[in-house]
Amino acid sequence: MRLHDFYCVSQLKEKEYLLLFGKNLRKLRKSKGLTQAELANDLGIEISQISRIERGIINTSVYTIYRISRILDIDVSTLHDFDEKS
Amino acid sequence: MRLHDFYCVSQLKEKEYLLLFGKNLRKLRKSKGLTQAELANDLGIEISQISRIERGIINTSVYTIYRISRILDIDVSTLHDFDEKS
DNA sequence: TTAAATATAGGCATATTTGCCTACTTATTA
DNA sequence: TAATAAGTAGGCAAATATGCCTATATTTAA
Repeated sequence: MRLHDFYCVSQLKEKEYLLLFGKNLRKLRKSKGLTQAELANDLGIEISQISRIERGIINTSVYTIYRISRILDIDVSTLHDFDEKS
Repeated sequence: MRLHDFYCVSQLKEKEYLLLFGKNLRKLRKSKGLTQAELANDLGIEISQISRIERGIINTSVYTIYRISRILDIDVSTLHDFDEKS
């Protein structure tokens, strides 16, 4: 816990953000008709990682996000574009 | 080195991508008239991290990217939106 | 309902990021 | 030029992500 943790700079806290991000990824992945295993295989990463990202457990990297967007054939912004209230 | 590293799924390799990403961040940060120290301070992260991100040394996280976009008052997609050829 | 497919949970070792620090280099400007 | 600001470099420890694995739960389809 550091000083910075006591106030909020951005609108969403890390946990909230990751949960929404993961939920959105799941929605997008399914809309493309892919299973976690298929996405993981195409990316060359572990299926357990996809699961963890979708459940908001981990804060994955910008390059992984980029690759996911390529596999799903969507713009990177689409992955970040979710309603912050839902 | 894993099997997957031998072929290319996305158009840009990690190193290339991170270099372009960092370069773009630097351009955007400067266009807002912020120094690395100011951005780091607003984010509550280390200035050395900003330096490493801008130089393409590290592959930072999705939540950090989100927070940066909030501080710079730009859309997350703007951070990812750079010409892949330059 | 049963079987198969899909997703979750978590352990453990390794790799990477991050915080914190000091020193050095490269602009900028007085 | 000299002084100050801005950015780079890297060491070290701690935190976190990832790969790899097995087991369990949940969902889907027969």
